[in-house]
Amino acid sequence: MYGQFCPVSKAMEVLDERWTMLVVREMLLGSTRFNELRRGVPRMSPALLSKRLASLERAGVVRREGAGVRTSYHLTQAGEELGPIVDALGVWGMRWASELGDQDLDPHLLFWDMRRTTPVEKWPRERRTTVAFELDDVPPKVARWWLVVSGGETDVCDFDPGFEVDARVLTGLRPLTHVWRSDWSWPSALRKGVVRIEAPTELRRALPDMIGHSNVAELMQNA
Amino acid sequence: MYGQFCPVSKAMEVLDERWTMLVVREMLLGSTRFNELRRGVPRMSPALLSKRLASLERAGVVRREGAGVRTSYHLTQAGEELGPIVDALGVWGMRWASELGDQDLDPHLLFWDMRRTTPVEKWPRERRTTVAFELDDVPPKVARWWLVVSGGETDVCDFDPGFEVDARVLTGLRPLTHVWRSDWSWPSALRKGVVRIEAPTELRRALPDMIGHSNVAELMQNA
DNA sequence: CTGTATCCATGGCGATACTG
DNA sequence: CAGTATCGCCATGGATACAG
Repeated sequence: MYGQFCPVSKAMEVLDERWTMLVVREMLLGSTRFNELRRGVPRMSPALLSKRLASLERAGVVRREGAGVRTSYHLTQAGEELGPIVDALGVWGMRWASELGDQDLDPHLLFWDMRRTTPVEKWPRERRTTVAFELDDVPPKVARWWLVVSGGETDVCDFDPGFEVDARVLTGLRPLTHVWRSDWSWPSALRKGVVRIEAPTELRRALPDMIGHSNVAELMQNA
Repeated sequence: MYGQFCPVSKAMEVLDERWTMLVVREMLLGSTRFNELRRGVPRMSPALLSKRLASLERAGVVRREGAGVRTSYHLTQAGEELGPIVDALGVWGMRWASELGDQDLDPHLLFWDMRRTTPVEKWPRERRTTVAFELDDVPPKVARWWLVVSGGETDVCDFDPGFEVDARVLTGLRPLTHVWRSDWSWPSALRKGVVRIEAPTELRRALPDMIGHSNVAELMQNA
């Protein structure tokens, strides 16, 4: 492909195809099923995802388990060892490619990402807690979201689940994305009013910690 | 491009295009001029290299200096910070993508790589030393190479420079590449006879160290 | 030496629909 | 749920020539 013996080029032959690293990222984050992976790369066509999974399997990065209706995908040792590289790419991206166009904002991805890393141990243990988000800078169809934590499980809905709402977060997709990425801190976002929380005082104060940050934001702090 | 706010995807928007990482690798290794870069990515067309350099400049990874006949390219801070990622990709490639097809072997690249990392301090200081390489598994046109170290400078020729030859290395492109990458150790290669050195005893024993290893091989040892 | 210009073929990939 | 099938465009990028 590149015609070079250099191991960097051999690595990039496997990894530089469009979408490939994002699929690996999804698997590092724990996705194993086809449609689970699709949620992490929604703009990728299923045909292409299938093709990439096959490539990665051939390259020894992914192992396919089961077949037909119960197929799952797992990283091999080679795949797991891409973890530090993906992390480093994330840190580099935060530092040097942090300008987000409107095209980069996607509420489905944002809440899907929030769902999987919600620190449930910071939420009330014994009762269900529902937080409603209202985004003022997107079409009405995708403006309302509900985050429900109950029994140590997190759910996200883009429709009203009908539960009593414990807190409302009034903001926009862009501010919420920046806060989630830790481009903006919660305090400054609240101070500027680009994010507003309506809830009883205690919950209002605790909510930023309960929502947390994207895992790349965590990496930045440790670096 | 990917439509994701995730910094990994933003990073890959800059880095996942074909050849891009190899251009960055060349710059990390010190190349600054257009034709110098070309030697490191000989299968890349000049038009495409030009295009990639422009992209990297737009992305803030590369800074162009001068213009016209004396242009040079330098990594910015963002570019330098790709160093650890490229290193990690190299280590990963050594571990998990080390099978080399015949297409991956290239004597020009091999000797160009050897030239730039030759540990000249291990070579005789006061006199010129010439090592002739003869490869038995490639067309005659690219089978003979000369490595000349003189006055702390290394030169590589694909034609007979006419100097007295101090050592001859008889091998093939594939074995030499594997030894250079440290896939095979010098001692085992010599023992198996896939590499032969003809030289006075002292030089014969010292030559492996004088030639050294690819810089990725060094990284592997430190990991 | 440092690129640009041009051309063309290939196939990557996006979109959509459909199937076991 | 887990993919395949099909289609068609357009952009990528390989090759070559040439220009300042």
